[in-house]
Amino acid sequence: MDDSLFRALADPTRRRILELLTEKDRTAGEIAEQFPIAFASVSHHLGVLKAANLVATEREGQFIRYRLNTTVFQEVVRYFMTRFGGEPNA
Amino acid sequence: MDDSLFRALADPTRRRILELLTEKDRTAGEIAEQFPIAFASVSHHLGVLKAANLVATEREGQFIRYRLNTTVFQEVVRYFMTRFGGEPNA
DNA sequence: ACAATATTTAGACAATTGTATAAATATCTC
DNA sequence: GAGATATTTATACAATTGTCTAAATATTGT
Repeated sequence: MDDSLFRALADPTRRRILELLTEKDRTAGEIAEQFPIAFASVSHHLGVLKAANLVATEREGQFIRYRLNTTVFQEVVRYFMTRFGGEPNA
Repeated sequence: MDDSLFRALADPTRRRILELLTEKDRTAGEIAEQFPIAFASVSHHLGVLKAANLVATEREGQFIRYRLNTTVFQEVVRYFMTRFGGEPNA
C-alpha cells in the first residue's frame, strides 16, 4: 500500500475535496471556491491527491475537471478489510 | 471522522505497528525492538496510535501490553464504503 | 498577437512532525 | 528502600508540510 495514499488522506482539506467529488466531478476552480484558502493552495492539494492517484483529471478547454478514482478507494477498503477487519486477537 | 485517525495512519512506522498487532498483542518493548529507531520514538508513535483510539493498552506488571482496537477499523472501513464505495460519477 | 480567464509552479515562511538523548515514572526483586 | 527493568515524558532539532504571493503556462476570444 502506497505511502503517498495515506499521507494524502491525512489532511482535512483534501478529504473534503474528495467528498465534494463524490457528489459530482468539478473543475479546479469550482473546488477551490469552496475553501477559504488561496486557489494556489487548493491546487497544491489537488496535486497531492493526483500524485496519490486518488483523483484523475481531464482538460476541458481552459478548465481542468477533476474526478474521483474510485478504484483506489476500493483498494483502501480492501487494505483495511484484509489486515484489520478480522476477528479480535486472543 | 476524527482527524487524528488519519494523521495517525499517515506514518509508515505506525502502520507497521498496527500490522504487528494484527498477529498478536505485544508489549511496548516487543514492538519497539522491531524497529531501528529509539524506544522513546516508538513510544511516541504508540502514544499517537492510542490518542487516535487505534490501540488500547493494559498494564501487566512492569510491561504495558498493546492491542488493536478493531472497532475503530470497522469505522474506517465504513467511512470509505459509505462515502467512496458507491458507483462512479456521471 | 494581445488581453482575459483558468490553473499550476516556484520560492518563502511558519507550523507540524519524526527522531534523538536525557530525565522521570512505574513495577519488580532483593 | 536500593537497584534493575520497562515505559513514558521533556526538550531539542532537522525534515516535512500547508499556506501565501508572485510568476509561469495554457486556452479562448477578439
